[in-house]
Amino acid sequence: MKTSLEVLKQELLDNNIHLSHQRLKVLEYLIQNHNHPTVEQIFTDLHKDISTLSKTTVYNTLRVLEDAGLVRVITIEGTETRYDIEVENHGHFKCKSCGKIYDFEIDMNVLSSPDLEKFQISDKDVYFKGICPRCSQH
Amino acid sequence: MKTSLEVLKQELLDNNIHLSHQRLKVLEYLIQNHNHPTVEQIFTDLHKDISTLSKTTVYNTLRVLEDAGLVRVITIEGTETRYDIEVENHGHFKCKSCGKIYDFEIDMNVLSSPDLEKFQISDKDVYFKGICPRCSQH
DNA sequence: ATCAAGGTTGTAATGATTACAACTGTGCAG
DNA sequence: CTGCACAGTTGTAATCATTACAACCTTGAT
Ligand SMILES: [Mn+2]
Ligand SMILES: [Mn+2]
Ligand SMILES: [Zn+2]
Ligand SMILES: [Zn+2]
Repeated sequence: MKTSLEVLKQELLDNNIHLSHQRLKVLEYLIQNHNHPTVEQIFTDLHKDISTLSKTTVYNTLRVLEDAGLVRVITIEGTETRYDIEVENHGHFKCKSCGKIYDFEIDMNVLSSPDLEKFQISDKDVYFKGICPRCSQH
Repeated sequence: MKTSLEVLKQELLDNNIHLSHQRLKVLEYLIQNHNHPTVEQIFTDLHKDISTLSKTTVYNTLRVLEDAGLVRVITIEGTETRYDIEVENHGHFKCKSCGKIYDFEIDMNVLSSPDLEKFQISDKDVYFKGICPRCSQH
Protein backbone atom coordinates (compact mmCIF):
# COMPACT_ATOMS: atom_id res chain seq x y z
CA MET A 1 0.00 0.00 0.00
CA LYS A 2 1.58 3.18 -1.21
CA THR A 3 -0.70 5.52 0.65
CA SER A 4 0.58 4.91 4.15
CA LEU A 5 1.04 7.99 6.25
CA GLU A 6 4.62 7.20 7.18
CA VAL A 7 5.73 6.73 3.61
CA LEU A 8 4.08 9.97 2.53
CA LYS A 9 5.55 11.88 5.46
CA GLN A 10 8.98 10.71 4.40
CA GLU A 11 8.30 11.79 0.83
CA LEU A 12 7.41 15.25 2.07
CA LEU A 13 10.62 15.47 4.07
CA ASP A 14 12.56 14.32 1.02
CA ASN A 15 11.03 17.22 -0.90
CA ASN A 16 12.00 19.66 1.83
CA ILE A 17 8.39 20.30 2.75
CA HIS A 18 7.81 21.14 6.39
CA LEU A 19 5.29 18.86 8.09
CA SER A 20 3.03 21.37 9.76
CA HIS A 21 0.06 20.32 11.83
CA GLN A 22 -2.41 21.49 9.17
CA ARG A 23 -0.60 19.78 6.32
CA LEU A 24 -0.52 16.52 8.21
CA LYS A 25 -4.22 16.74 8.88
CA VAL A 26 -4.99 17.29 5.20
CA LEU A 27 -2.74 14.40 4.31
CA GLU A 28 -4.39 12.12 6.85
CA TYR A 29 -7.78 13.17 5.58
CA LEU A 30 -6.92 12.22 2.02
CA ILE A 31 -5.55 8.87 3.15
CA GLN A 32 -8.70 8.08 5.08
CA ASN A 33 -11.11 9.42 2.44
CA HIS A 34 -10.51 7.91 -0.96
CA ASN A 35 -13.76 9.32 -2.30
CA HIS A 36 -12.05 12.13 -4.23
CA PRO A 37 -13.14 15.02 -2.00
CA THR A 38 -13.46 18.66 -2.99
CA VAL A 39 -11.72 21.47 -1.14
CA GLU A 40 -15.05 22.28 0.47
CA GLN A 41 -15.44 18.78 1.87
CA ILE A 42 -11.90 18.64 3.17
CA PHE A 43 -12.24 22.03 4.78
CA THR A 44 -15.65 21.40 6.32
CA ASP A 45 -14.67 18.07 7.82
CA LEU A 46 -11.31 19.17 9.15
CA HIS A 47 -12.77 22.38 10.52
CA LYS A 48 -14.72 20.32 13.04
CA ASP A 49 -11.43 19.28 14.63
CA ILE A 50 -9.29 22.32 13.90
CA SER A 51 -11.58 25.27 14.43
CA THR A 52 -8.86 27.74 13.45
CA LEU A 53 -8.24 26.12 10.07
CA SER A 54 -8.45 28.42 7.10
CA LYS A 55 -9.71 27.39 3.71
CA THR A 56 -6.73 29.17 2.21
CA THR A 57 -4.49 26.73 4.04
CA VAL A 58 -6.34 23.82 2.50
CA TYR A 59 -5.81 25.33 -0.94
CA ASN A 60 -2.15 26.03 -0.15
CA THR A 61 -1.56 22.56 1.20
CA LEU A 62 -3.19 20.84 -1.73
CA ARG A 63 -1.01 22.82 -4.08
CA VAL A 64 2.10 21.86 -2.14
CA LEU A 65 1.08 18.21 -2.21
CA GLU A 66 0.28 18.41 -5.89
CA ASP A 67 3.61 20.00 -6.75
CA ALA A 68 5.37 17.31 -4.76
CA GLY A 69 3.48 14.70 -6.75
CA LEU A 70 1.69 13.30 -3.72
CA VAL A 71 -1.83 14.08 -4.84
CA ARG A 72 -3.56 14.01 -8.18
CA VAL A 73 -6.07 16.61 -9.29
CA ILE A 74 -9.21 15.28 -10.90
CA THR A 75 -11.04 17.57 -13.30
CA ILE A 76 -13.52 15.10 -14.72
CA GLU A 77 -16.14 17.83 -14.46
CA GLY A 78 -15.16 21.38 -15.31
CA THR A 79 -17.27 22.66 -12.47
CA GLU A 80 -15.55 20.86 -9.61
CA THR A 81 -11.97 20.13 -8.68
CA ARG A 82 -11.35 16.95 -6.72
CA TYR A 83 -8.29 15.46 -5.11
CA ASP A 84 -6.93 11.92 -4.95
CA ILE A 85 -4.10 10.65 -2.77
CA GLU A 86 -3.73 7.67 -5.12
CA VAL A 87 -1.35 8.81 -7.83
CA GLU A 88 -0.73 5.43 -9.37
CA ASN A 89 -2.34 5.35 -12.77
CA HIS A 90 -5.98 4.39 -12.72
CA GLY A 91 -9.12 5.66 -14.38
CA HIS A 92 -12.09 7.54 -12.99
CA PHE A 93 -15.73 6.96 -13.77
CA LYS A 94 -18.33 9.54 -12.80
CA CYS A 95 -21.96 8.51 -12.57
CA LYS A 96 -24.17 11.14 -14.16
CA SER A 97 -27.02 10.12 -11.93
CA CYS A 98 -25.63 9.91 -8.40
CA GLY A 99 -22.44 11.86 -9.01
CA LYS A 100 -20.19 9.28 -7.39
CA ILE A 101 -16.69 8.87 -8.78
CA TYR A 102 -15.44 5.30 -9.09
CA ASP A 103 -11.87 4.15 -9.55
CA PHE A 104 -11.11 1.51 -12.09
CA GLU A 105 -8.02 -0.40 -13.11
CA ILE A 106 -6.61 0.34 -16.49
CA ASP A 107 -3.43 -0.49 -18.26
CA MET A 108 -1.93 2.88 -19.06
CA ASN A 109 0.83 1.32 -21.12
CA VAL A 110 -1.73 0.31 -23.69
CA LEU A 111 -2.59 3.99 -23.97
CA SER A 112 0.16 4.88 -26.36
CA SER A 113 -0.44 6.48 -29.70
CA PRO A 114 1.90 6.75 -32.66
CA ASP A 115 0.84 10.39 -32.87
CA LEU A 116 2.69 11.03 -29.63
CA GLU A 117 6.00 9.45 -30.52
CA LYS A 118 8.01 12.61 -29.94
CA PHE A 119 5.98 13.85 -27.00
CA GLN A 120 7.17 13.71 -23.40
CA ILE A 121 4.16 12.49 -21.45
CA SER A 122 4.10 13.19 -17.72
CA ASP A 123 0.41 12.77 -16.86
CA LYS A 124 -2.25 10.45 -18.13
CA ASP A 125 -5.86 10.93 -17.09
CA VAL A 126 -8.70 8.70 -18.18
CA TYR A 127 -12.20 9.93 -17.41
CA PHE A 128 -15.37 8.01 -18.18
CA LYS A 129 -18.93 9.09 -17.60
CA GLY A 130 -22.19 7.23 -17.60
CA ILE A 131 -24.50 5.39 -15.22
CA CYS A 132 -23.25 3.21 -12.39
CA PRO A 133 -24.75 -0.21 -11.67
CA ARG A 134 -26.54 0.97 -8.57
CA CYS A 135 -28.33 3.69 -10.54
CA SER A 136 -28.95 1.38 -13.51
CA GLN A 137 -31.45 -0.82 -11.67
CA HIS A 138 -34.02 1.99 -11.75
CA MET B 1 -15.24 14.23 -42.84
CA LYS B 2 -17.95 14.31 -40.22
CA THR B 3 -17.60 17.95 -39.39
CA SER B 4 -19.19 19.39 -42.49
CA LEU B 5 -21.54 22.25 -41.93
CA GLU B 6 -24.36 20.71 -43.91
CA VAL B 7 -24.30 17.48 -41.95
CA LEU B 8 -24.25 19.30 -38.64
CA LYS B 9 -27.07 21.60 -39.68
CA GLN B 10 -29.17 18.58 -40.50
CA GLU B 11 -28.34 17.05 -37.12
CA LEU B 12 -29.54 20.20 -35.43
CA LEU B 13 -32.79 20.12 -37.36
CA ASP B 14 -33.21 16.48 -36.44
CA ASN B 15 -32.89 17.47 -32.79
CA ASN B 16 -35.51 20.17 -33.25
CA ILE B 17 -32.97 22.91 -32.65
CA HIS B 18 -33.65 26.13 -34.47
CA LEU B 19 -30.81 27.30 -36.69
CA SER B 20 -30.49 30.90 -35.61
CA HIS B 21 -27.94 33.21 -37.13
CA GLN B 22 -25.83 33.23 -33.94
CA ARG B 23 -25.93 29.48 -33.55
CA LEU B 24 -24.80 28.99 -37.11
CA LYS B 25 -21.93 31.38 -36.60
CA VAL B 26 -20.75 29.52 -33.51
CA LEU B 27 -21.05 26.24 -35.36
CA GLU B 28 -19.10 27.56 -38.33
CA TYR B 29 -16.45 28.91 -36.01
CA LEU B 30 -15.96 25.54 -34.36
CA ILE B 31 -15.73 23.85 -37.73
CA GLN B 32 -13.10 26.29 -38.94
CA ASN B 33 -11.15 26.37 -35.68
CA HIS B 34 -10.16 22.95 -34.48
CA ASN B 35 -7.82 24.38 -31.88
CA HIS B 36 -10.21 23.73 -29.00
CA PRO B 37 -11.18 27.35 -28.32
CA THR B 38 -12.48 28.79 -25.08
CA VAL B 39 -15.73 30.72 -24.81
CA GLU B 40 -13.66 33.89 -24.64
CA GLN B 41 -11.91 33.14 -27.93
CA ILE B 42 -15.12 32.24 -29.70
CA PHE B 43 -16.85 35.34 -28.42
CA THR B 44 -13.98 37.72 -29.17
CA ASP B 45 -13.52 36.47 -32.71
CA LEU B 46 -17.20 36.33 -33.60
CA HIS B 47 -17.83 39.71 -32.04
CA LYS B 48 -15.72 41.28 -34.78
CA ASP B 49 -18.33 40.21 -37.31
CA ILE B 50 -21.46 40.30 -35.21
CA SER B 51 -21.06 43.37 -33.07
CA THR B 52 -24.35 42.71 -31.28
CA LEU B 53 -23.36 39.21 -30.17
CA SER B 54 -23.67 38.54 -26.48
CA LYS B 55 -21.36 36.26 -24.55
CA THR B 56 -24.41 34.74 -22.94
CA THR B 57 -25.53 33.60 -26.36
CA VAL B 58 -22.21 31.87 -26.88
CA TYR B 59 -22.65 30.07 -23.58
CA ASN B 60 -26.24 29.19 -24.43
CA THR B 61 -25.35 27.95 -27.87
CA LEU B 62 -22.50 25.80 -26.66
CA ARG B 63 -24.80 24.20 -24.13
CA VAL B 64 -27.38 23.50 -26.81
CA LEU B 65 -24.74 21.98 -29.05
CA GLU B 66 -23.33 19.96 -26.18
CA ASP B 67 -26.74 18.59 -25.20
CA ALA B 68 -27.34 17.65 -28.82
CA GLY B 69 -24.03 15.80 -28.81
CA LEU B 70 -22.52 18.00 -31.50
CA VAL B 71 -19.68 19.38 -29.43
CA ARG B 72 -17.45 17.89 -26.80
CA VAL B 73 -16.36 19.77 -23.71
CA ILE B 74 -12.70 19.48 -22.81
CA THR B 75 -11.75 19.96 -19.18
CA ILE B 76 -8.14 18.86 -19.36
CA GLU B 77 -7.31 21.79 -17.10
CA GLY B 78 -9.67 22.64 -14.27
CA THR B 79 -9.11 26.32 -14.94
CA GLU B 80 -10.34 26.45 -18.51
CA THR B 81 -13.21 24.95 -20.44
CA ARG B 82 -12.61 24.29 -24.10
CA TYR B 83 -14.82 23.09 -26.91
CA ASP B 84 -14.29 20.63 -29.73
CA ILE B 85 -16.54 20.04 -32.72
CA GLU B 86 -14.90 16.67 -33.22
CA VAL B 87 -16.86 14.26 -31.07
CA GLU B 88 -15.42 11.07 -32.46
CA ASN B 89 -13.26 9.47 -29.83
CA HIS B 90 -9.73 10.76 -29.73
CA GLY B 91 -7.33 11.83 -27.03
CA HIS B 92 -6.05 15.26 -26.05
CA PHE B 93 -2.51 16.19 -25.13
CA LYS B 94 -1.78 19.53 -23.47
CA CYS B 95 1.75 20.89 -23.56
CA LYS B 96 2.68 22.29 -20.17
CA SER B 97 5.10 24.67 -21.82
CA CYS B 98 3.26 26.31 -24.71
CA GLY B 99 -0.27 25.38 -23.64
CA LYS B 100 -1.26 24.00 -27.01
CA ILE B 101 -3.71 21.13 -27.08
CA TYR B 102 -2.97 18.37 -29.58
CA ASP B 103 -5.34 15.69 -30.82
CA PHE B 104 -4.13 12.14 -31.03
CA GLU B 105 -5.60 8.92 -32.31
CA ILE B 106 -6.39 6.30 -29.73
CA ASP B 107 -8.31 3.07 -29.77
CA MET B 108 -11.04 3.63 -27.22
CA ASN B 109 -12.14 0.01 -27.43
CA VAL B 110 -8.93 -1.05 -25.80
CA LEU B 111 -9.96 1.17 -22.92
CA SER B 112 -12.23 -1.33 -21.26
CA SER B 113 -11.77 -2.43 -17.70
CA PRO B 114 -13.24 -5.47 -15.97
CA ASP B 115 -14.08 -3.14 -13.10
CA LEU B 116 -16.65 -1.46 -15.32
CA GLU B 117 -18.49 -4.54 -16.53
CA LYS B 118 -21.84 -3.41 -15.17
CA PHE B 119 -21.37 0.29 -15.93
CA GLN B 120 -23.10 2.09 -18.78
CA ILE B 121 -20.39 4.24 -20.32
CA SER B 122 -21.47 7.20 -22.41
CA ASP B 123 -18.34 9.36 -22.49
CA LYS B 124 -14.67 8.53 -22.63
CA ASP B 125 -12.08 11.26 -22.22
CA VAL B 126 -8.35 10.69 -22.40
CA TYR B 127 -6.15 13.59 -21.32
CA PHE B 128 -2.37 13.55 -21.43
CA LYS B 129 -0.02 16.28 -20.31
CA GLY B 130 3.66 16.87 -20.88
CA ILE B 131 5.98 18.61 -23.30
CA CYS B 132 5.36 18.78 -27.02
CA PRO B 133 8.15 18.16 -29.57
CA ARG B 134 8.41 21.82 -30.50
CA CYS B 135 9.03 22.78 -26.89
CA SER B 136 11.32 19.82 -26.29
CA GLN B 137 14.10 21.11 -28.56
CA HIS B 138 14.82 23.90 -26.03
C1' DA C 1 -53.04 42.68 -36.75
C1' DT C 2 -52.36 39.94 -32.60
C1' DC C 3 -50.29 36.64 -29.99
C1' DA C 4 -47.20 32.98 -28.20
C1' DA C 5 -42.84 30.77 -28.21
C1' DG C 6 -38.25 30.73 -28.65
C1' DG C 7 -33.92 33.23 -29.06
C1' DT C 8 -30.94 37.11 -27.80
C1' DT C 9 -29.06 40.61 -24.98
C1' DG C 10 -27.16 43.17 -20.97
C1' DT C 11 -26.66 43.23 -16.31
C1' DA C 12 -26.60 41.34 -11.81
C1' DA C 13 -25.53 37.49 -8.89
C1' DT C 14 -22.95 33.53 -7.77
C1' DG C 15 -19.19 30.78 -6.38
C1' DA C 16 -14.65 28.91 -6.65
C1' DT C 17 -10.05 30.29 -6.57
C1' DT C 18 -6.27 33.54 -5.86
C1' DA C 19 -3.87 37.69 -4.03
C1' DC C 20 -2.39 39.91 -0.31
C1' DA C 21 -1.05 41.67 4.08
C1' DA C 22 -1.09 40.82 8.95
C1' DC C 23 -0.16 37.53 12.31
C1' DT C 24 2.11 33.37 14.54
C1' DG C 25 5.45 30.02 15.80
C1' DT C 26 10.15 28.15 15.55
C1' DG C 27 15.01 28.00 15.29
C1' DC C 28 19.30 30.16 15.39
C1' DA C 29 22.86 34.10 15.86
C1' DG C 30 24.54 37.13 18.98
C1' DC D 1 18.17 34.77 27.25
C1' DT D 2 16.70 37.92 23.32
C1' DG D 3 15.71 39.37 18.93
C1' DC D 4 15.50 38.44 14.13
C1' DA D 5 14.52 35.81 9.91
C1' DC D 6 11.73 32.64 7.74
C1' DA D 7 8.08 29.69 6.75
C1' DG D 8 3.39 28.76 7.47
C1' DT D 9 -1.28 30.30 8.63
C1' DT D 10 -5.20 33.20 8.64
C1' DG D 11 -8.99 36.38 7.14
C1' DT D 12 -10.43 39.41 3.87
C1' DA D 13 -10.56 41.44 -0.55
C1' DA D 14 -10.18 40.84 -5.41
C1' DT D 15 -10.66 38.22 -9.53
C1' DC D 16 -12.82 35.72 -13.02
C1' DA D 17 -15.70 32.30 -15.32
C1' DT D 18 -20.23 30.98 -15.37
C1' DT D 19 -25.18 31.35 -14.43
C1' DA D 20 -29.62 33.68 -13.41
C1' DC D 21 -32.82 36.71 -14.82
C1' DA D 22 -35.75 39.99 -16.94
C1' DA D 23 -36.44 42.87 -20.94
C1' DC D 24 -36.41 42.87 -25.69
C1' DC D 25 -36.65 41.03 -30.44
C1' DT D 26 -38.05 37.71 -34.32
C1' DT D 27 -40.78 34.66 -36.38
C1' DG D 28 -44.66 32.01 -37.56
C1' DA D 29 -49.45 30.78 -36.83
C1' DT D 30 -54.13 32.15 -36.15
MN1 LIG E 1 -8.97 7.72 -7.75
MN1 LIG F 1 -9.90 17.43 -30.24
ZN1 LIG G 1 -24.86 6.25 -9.77
ZN1 LIG H 1 4.70 23.00 -26.42
